[in-house]
Amino acid sequence: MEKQIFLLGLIRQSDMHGYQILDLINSHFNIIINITKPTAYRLLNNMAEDGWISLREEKEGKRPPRHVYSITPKGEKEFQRMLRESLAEYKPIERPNPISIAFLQIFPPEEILPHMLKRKSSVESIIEGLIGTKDHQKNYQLVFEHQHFHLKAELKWINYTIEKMNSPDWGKDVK
Amino acid sequence: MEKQIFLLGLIRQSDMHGYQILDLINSHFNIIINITKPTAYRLLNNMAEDGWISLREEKEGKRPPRHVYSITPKGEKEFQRMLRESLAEYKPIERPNPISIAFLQIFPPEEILPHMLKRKSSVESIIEGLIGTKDHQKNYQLVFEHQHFHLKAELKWINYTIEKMNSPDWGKDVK
DNA sequence: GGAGACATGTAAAGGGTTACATGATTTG
DNA sequence: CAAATCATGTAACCCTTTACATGTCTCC
Repeated sequence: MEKQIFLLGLIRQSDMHGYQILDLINSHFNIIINITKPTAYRLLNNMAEDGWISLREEKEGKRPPRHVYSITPKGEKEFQRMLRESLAEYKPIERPNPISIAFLQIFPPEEILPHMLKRKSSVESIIEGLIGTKDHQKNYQLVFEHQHFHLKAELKWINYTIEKMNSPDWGKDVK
Repeated sequence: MEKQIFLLGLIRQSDMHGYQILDLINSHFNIIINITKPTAYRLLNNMAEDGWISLREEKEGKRPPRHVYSITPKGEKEFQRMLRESLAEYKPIERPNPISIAFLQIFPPEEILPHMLKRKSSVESIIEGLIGTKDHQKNYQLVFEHQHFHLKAELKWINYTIEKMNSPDWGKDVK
């Protein structure tokens, strides 16, 4: 449902065709959402079939014609319905952690430390990228901010854990 | 892969049968991972077929016999392989946010505020539950801690956003 | 003339969920 | 004796990803 909401949300702001949507998502929104081609095309086709979006073809030369989508009144209604539903769900928070963390302590600290450091710099560079795009995406500022809060928390956790790795208790009681 | 890692990780610590595993996950680990029955049984069967875990039947009365799994040397190897792979991936952080946040501002603050408050108390009660179980799960302390960091970040974000909703800029520039 | 962007898709395979199915045992 | 728990599973359906497929246009 998340993906449908996001696609509708984009189309709703301005008419778009599939390639354009995919391009936009991959270039600007990959930090917050991830949609691959087959999924996008299927969802768009489904929504077009259901009358949530309407489609017009724009031909240029001999290329495959663009399928330009616009949101319909029905689509707008469904968009708001899904949005409300999603807001009302109060989903705890999906695991932001690869579960592998649970078993970190079975490896010796020497092996984990480089991974943690790399993870750290990876998070840092994501944060940098995020700060760069944040201002240009006013409409989406809230999600980027939200992500930013969580990235900062991730950094904090990494630092905290690295420090813990130096304590003598590390790995105790763990098979 | 996450689910396989977690199942193996549990079996690795002590032999278990399917029902027991599902019960354990639903009662103690639902904050950090989510596995349903068909998925668990399928994964267990697959791993048994592949020789990652071995199976012995324990019969008691006329009930369906328990399928008790133990990890095999091969399973241990695969477990460590997957674990290393997962650690090396440096996955950014999966979206911890329902994408609906992106479109929060299309609704008037009066409608959203109650949702945000409910979300807040939901997060708070998850944190409470988490603090309660944390100490008893020494082996899994790291994941719970990780989750805790992110839950605190979520709370911070909620408070920050609620405050922002009162500013005159709220909803500006948003279609 | 070749690389890369433009523009659409599909096929196969795997993962996941919901709901259905079965029956024994324990507990109130 | 009814309800919950123990214990297994399957069927149908949906969603997602990886890889394949096709051809045009633009820019260097």
